[in-house]
Amino acid sequence: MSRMIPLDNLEPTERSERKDAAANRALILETAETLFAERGAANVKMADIAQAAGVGKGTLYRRFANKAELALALMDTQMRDFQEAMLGRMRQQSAQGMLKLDQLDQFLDALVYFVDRHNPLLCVVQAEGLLDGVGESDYQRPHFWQHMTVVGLLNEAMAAGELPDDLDTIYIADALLAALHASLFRFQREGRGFSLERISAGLRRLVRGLRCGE
Amino acid sequence: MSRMIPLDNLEPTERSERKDAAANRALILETAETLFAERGAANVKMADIAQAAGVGKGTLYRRFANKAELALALMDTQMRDFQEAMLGRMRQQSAQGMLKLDQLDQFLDALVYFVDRHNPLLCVVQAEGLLDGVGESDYQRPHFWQHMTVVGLLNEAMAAGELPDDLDTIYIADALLAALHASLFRFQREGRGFSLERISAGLRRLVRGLRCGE
DNA sequence: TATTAAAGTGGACTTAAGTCCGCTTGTTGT
DNA sequence: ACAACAAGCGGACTTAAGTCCACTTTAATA
Repeated sequence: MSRMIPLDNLEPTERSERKDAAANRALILETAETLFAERGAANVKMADIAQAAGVGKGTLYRRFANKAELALALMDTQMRDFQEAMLGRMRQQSAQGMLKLDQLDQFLDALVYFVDRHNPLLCVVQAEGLLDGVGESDYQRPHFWQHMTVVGLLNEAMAAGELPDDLDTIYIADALLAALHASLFRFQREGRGFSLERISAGLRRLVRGLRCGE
Repeated sequence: MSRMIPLDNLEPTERSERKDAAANRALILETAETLFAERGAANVKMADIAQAAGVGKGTLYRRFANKAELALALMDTQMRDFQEAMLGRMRQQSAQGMLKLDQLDQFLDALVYFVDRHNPLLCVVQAEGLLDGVGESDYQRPHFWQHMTVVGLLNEAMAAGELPDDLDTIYIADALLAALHASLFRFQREGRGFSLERISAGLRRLVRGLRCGE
């Protein structure tokens, strides 16, 4: 019997990962997680991970093009969880009639705590792609849905009359999220001694300034 | 005759650079500038620079610990010029009684154009120190006087009653400058297609929101 | 089950950053 | 002028990222 190909999808229909490969991926992730936890992500070499996992470097790099991608994969579950939790909460808040700007406040506050908890891995993730071509820099993937979310809330707030209607929401979302980049965040926490509350309040103060009737 | 040592400064009194060393420093800078201009800073290897300058790698690294430091040295003059021009202008504006917030507006606008003009080198400069210890990351040197300036203007605006007196000016300066980091800036320009005017306006809109009587 | 092509694998190899150290040269004090 | 020593120098060496490719394994099909 010939292999089934959906009639409405004659595209490559890429086969899913072979199961030995999937096993190795999982093994690599576990190993990396352990090593990162033991020595700190910055002190772990790709070769260490390969050796500890008992695989060759070729295998490691076939799955993860670099440490940033590996770190991102390690955070994947937690990012999804956070994302889902936020979307769920926002849906509920909207149903209860909470103002969009208040939702944005809470979103940003939650994000501050998220960035704090995952700061070491986020630093690794964001260390990539600062010199390369533009399209694939770190401003694409990890921040993408956050950006979407902030823009969405700002636009809704604008539509609801909570904000003046001439705001450049895309730019503002960029600026707000830039203030939460892992390396700056770390500097603020460790170098400047800022508390999470201070960062959250400072960021939300910027949003508050955008409101109508100022 | 014994070497003069100021009586009020018995510290090491480090000798100034030897003149052959100074000549090499200049040679390296010229060479690097040429190569950067020819191929783009990202495509120039440290070894290339050493070879083109006709010096060993040891010599190169003795002067500049890495490409970021070298790039920073290349920008040094222009940064000083910009800084002096800004300080001069601000002094004049203050003498004329211009509001501090308007001065801040103009400063940020000028900074947008500065970051645009020097974006390639700034990307190299900022590519360093994102994983290392906190104290010496790029949030220290290149941004330091900019941060000082913004904090100063904000504080003066606050003292003059142009801003409410409960603002976290240090945090706000961090956030505003974060929005001008070279890699984000480049993404906004090339990836998002933002104009300089749009970036400047967006940034200044955030400042405007902080004003009194909103 | 046998065939076979694509996917997966390991580790040698390449590239580039950055360090080290024995030799050279400029500077200072006599 | 010259001795002595610190600063400067070059390039071999080390470290780590990332690529390549000949060989092996899986799984779809006949």
